[in-house]
Amino acid sequence: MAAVAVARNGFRRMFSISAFAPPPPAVPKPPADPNTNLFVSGLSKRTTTEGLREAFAKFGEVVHARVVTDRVSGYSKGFGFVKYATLEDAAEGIKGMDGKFLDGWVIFAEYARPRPPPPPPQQNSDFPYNESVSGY
DNA sequence: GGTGAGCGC
Repeated sequence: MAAVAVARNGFRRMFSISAFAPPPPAVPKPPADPNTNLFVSGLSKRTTTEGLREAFAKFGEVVHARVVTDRVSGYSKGFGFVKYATLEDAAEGIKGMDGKFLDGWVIFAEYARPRPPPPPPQQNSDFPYNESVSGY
């Protein structure tokens, strides 16, 4: 009885690794999978985080919004992110704001890509002779 | 001073 299953699995393995359908060519910029995070580009340099939230709040519950600005100059980079509470709101936000005008510029709203995890604080306080946190 | 494709701390 078990031999039947083993033989069947072995038979299936010959087809598990398909000779067809090679790995995807890895397109550089495919649209990200639907999520509550939205990537908004084409923003005006004068568009701020508040303006972004106000514009997208009309289509759903915005739980987070940020216009990316240069850390040193503080100037807007012209794109930002809007996070909705639900996927339905995110979809409505895209349909309602993608290709629309905001501060005189046509903006583009799409699903944002998952951001790489933030580096852990990594406080090596378990070592008596810790010079990395001496602040010098 | 502020580019006009992009993915943030």
